[in-house]
Amino acid sequence: MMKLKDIAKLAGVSHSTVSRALAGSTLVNRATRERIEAIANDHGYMVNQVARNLKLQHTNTIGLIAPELSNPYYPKLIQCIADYVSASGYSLQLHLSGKNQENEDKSLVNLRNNRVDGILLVTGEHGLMASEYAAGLHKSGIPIVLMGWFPGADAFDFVTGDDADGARQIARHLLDLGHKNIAVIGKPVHRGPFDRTTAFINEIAQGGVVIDAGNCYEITSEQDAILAVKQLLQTEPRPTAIFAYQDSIALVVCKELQAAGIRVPDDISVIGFDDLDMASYVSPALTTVGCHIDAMAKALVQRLTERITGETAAPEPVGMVVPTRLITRQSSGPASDISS
Amino acid sequence: MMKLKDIAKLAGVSHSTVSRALAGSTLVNRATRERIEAIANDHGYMVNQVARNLKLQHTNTIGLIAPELSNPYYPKLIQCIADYVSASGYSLQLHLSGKNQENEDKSLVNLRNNRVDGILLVTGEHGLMASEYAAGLHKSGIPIVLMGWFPGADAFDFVTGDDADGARQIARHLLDLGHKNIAVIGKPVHRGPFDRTTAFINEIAQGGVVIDAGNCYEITSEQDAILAVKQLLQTEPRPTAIFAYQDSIALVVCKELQAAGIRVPDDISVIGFDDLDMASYVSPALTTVGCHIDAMAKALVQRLTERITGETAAPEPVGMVVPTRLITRQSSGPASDISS
DNA sequence: ATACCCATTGCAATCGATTGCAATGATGTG
DNA sequence: CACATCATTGCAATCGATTGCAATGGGTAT
Repeated sequence: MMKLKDIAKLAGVSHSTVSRALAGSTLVNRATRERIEAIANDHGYMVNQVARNLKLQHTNTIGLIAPELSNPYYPKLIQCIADYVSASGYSLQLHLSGKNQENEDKSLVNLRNNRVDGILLVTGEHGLMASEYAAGLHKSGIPIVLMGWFPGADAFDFVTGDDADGARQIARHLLDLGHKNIAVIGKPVHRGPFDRTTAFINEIAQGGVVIDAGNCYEITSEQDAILAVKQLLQTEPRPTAIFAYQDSIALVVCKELQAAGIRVPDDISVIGFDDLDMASYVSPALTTVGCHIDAMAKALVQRLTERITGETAAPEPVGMVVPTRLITRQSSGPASDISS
Repeated sequence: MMKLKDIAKLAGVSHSTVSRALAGSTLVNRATRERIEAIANDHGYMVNQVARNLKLQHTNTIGLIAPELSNPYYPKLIQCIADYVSASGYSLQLHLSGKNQENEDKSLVNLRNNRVDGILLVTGEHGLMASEYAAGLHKSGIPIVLMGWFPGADAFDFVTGDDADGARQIARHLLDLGHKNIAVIGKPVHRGPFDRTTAFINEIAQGGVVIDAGNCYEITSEQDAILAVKQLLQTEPRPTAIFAYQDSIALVVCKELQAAGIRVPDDISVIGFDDLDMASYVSPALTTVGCHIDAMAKALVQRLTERITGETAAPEPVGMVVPTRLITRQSSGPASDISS
C-alpha cells in the first residue's frame, strides 16, 4: 500500500512536504501542493490512520458499550448515537456486553487498549458490573459518559430519562381511571432515585391506594412474565391494571392475557414503558411512557465530545435528566368492576 | 500512561525484555518474566494497541457497514455478527450508511484508513452504492464479504438468504389457499436471481395465475405502503391476498387494512417476509418467511476471518445461499369469495 | 554590495510497540 | 584449560505518520 514516502519519491520532494501538502498546510508552495495532491490521488494514496493516531496520540474514535440489541430500545438509541458520533467526525467502536453484562470489563479493557478518545457506557438492567473498573479508567483520565443511572453513577457524567416521573404519570393515569387494585410486573430495583417501580408504587400510595406485596412480581426475563401473569390471574380479587416495567414485557403480558381470554383493556388495563415503535403496532396499541431518545443521544455524545476536547471546563461530573411523557393509547381504560 | 519503557526502567531491564516477557516468550528467564509481570500489573500497564497495530500491520478489527437500525431485521443480524466477531477475537468498527446508503463510500474510506483487517458489507435495499469503490478496495487486497446480493456481487464472497425460494413458498401457499387475485407491494427489484418479487410472480404464474400489473405496487418507504393500500382498496375486483416485501411493510399494511374495516385474513390475507420478532406479537400474527440469521452471521464472519488469515486457499470468490422457510401464522387464510 | 526577510523545503526526532541479530556470561566437554 | 554451546538479554531498526528547527535561496531595502 502506498505510503507517504512513496508519494514523496514520485513527486521528488521529502515526505515531510508531502505530509504538509496533504494536510493543507500553508507551509508548502501552492504549485507543489497541487502536484502532490494529483500524484497522491492518481496512486490512490490513503493515509495510514494507525500511524497517524500513534503520533497524534488520539484516535478520533469513540467506544460504545451497550448490553444487547434484542430489546428494540437499544437499536433505537444506538442508531441515534451513531448518527451524532459520525456527525461529530468520530468513528464508533461497538461492543455488546451481553444481557448480563459479563463482558463489560473485557470491553472496557479492549477499548482502552485501543486508545479510544472516550467511552459511552449504556447501562443495562444490571447497572454497571464493571463499576470500580470503569471508575478507575475514568480517574486515569479517559472521558466516560454514562447512559442510565446506578448507585455510584454520580462519579461520572451521565444522562438518563426521568423514568421516575414517567412512572408517576402512569400512576396518576391509572388512578384517574379509577383503578384500585393494581399489579406491578417489574425488574429488580436498581436505578435508585430514577427507579420506575419505586416511583410508581409511591405515587399510587399518594393517591390513597396501596399495592399489595403479593401483586408485585419481580422478574428477570421476558419469559418470567408469562408465569407472573398465570399467577396473577389466580389471585382474588383479580387486579384491574398491570404496570409492566418495559414495553417488551407489556407485550408478552398482553399476549398471555389475551390467550387466557382476558380482554385488554376491558378486563385488565396494561401499561408499558419505553414507547417502542412496535407499541403502536400491536393490538391493542400500548399505553406507555416515552422519552426523546434523540435528545438523550445528542446530550450523550455532546457531553462526551466536550470532555474529549476539554471544552467543558467543570471537572465535576454533571448529570442530566431528560423528561418523559405519557402516551395514552388503547391498552388502558377505566377500571372494570368485575373484581371490585 | 505507563509504557513499555517505564516498566523496563522499574524492572531494571530493557524494553525488549519487557515486551517479550509480557508476550510470554520463552526467550526470557522465568523469574524475570514473573517479576516483570508483577510490576506491570501493579502499575496497571496496558499495551498500546495502536503502536502494536502499526508494528504488526494488522488491527484485529473488523469493519461492519450496515444500512440502519430502524428496521428490526438489522439489529437482529448485527447482534449475531457482533457475537461471532468478538468470539473470534476481533473488535467491531460499526458504520451505519443510512437508509439510502449515501455514506457507504465514506465508511469504506474510513475503514480502510483505519486499516481494519476485513470488512463486512451489509447491502440494503439499494444494493451497493459504492460498488466500484468497494471492488477497488477488494482488488487491492482487503478482504470484503458481502451480506446480500446485487449485480456485481459475484466479484466478492457473499452470503445471502434464499429469498427467491422463500417467495416461491409463499406463492405456493397462497395458491393452495385458493387465491387467484393477488397484489404485491414491494420495493424496486434489485436482487437479481434472489429477488423476492420476481420469484413470487413467476411462481404464481406457474400455478396458472397471472398477477395484474395494476396490482403490483412499487414503493420505496413504509409510508408509501399506506397509499398503496388505499389505491388497492379501490380496485375492482379487490385482491384477496397481499404479498408484502418485508414484515415492516406487512405490518403497516395490516394496520391500514384494519383501519379501513377490512378483516385480516378473512377478507384479505397478508404475508410478509423476514420473520421479525414482532411478527409473532401483532394481531393477527403474521405469516412470513424466515431465515436462520444466526447461520448467516456465522457464515459471514467465518468466511471473512478465513480470508483474513488466508485459510481459504481458493482465491475465487464464493457465494453461499442459506435456505429460508415459510412460517404460517394467522394473517393468511383461504381466499374470500367476496371479490371472486 | 551587504544584510535581512520570508517563503519553501528537508532533516531528524518522536509516538510505543516488535523482533532479528549480536553480545554476554555461565556451563559443559574434550 | 580452551573452546563450543546455550540460555538470557540488549541494541537498533522498523512500522508510517507529524512537526520543530535548521537550511536554502530569491527578493528587497539600505
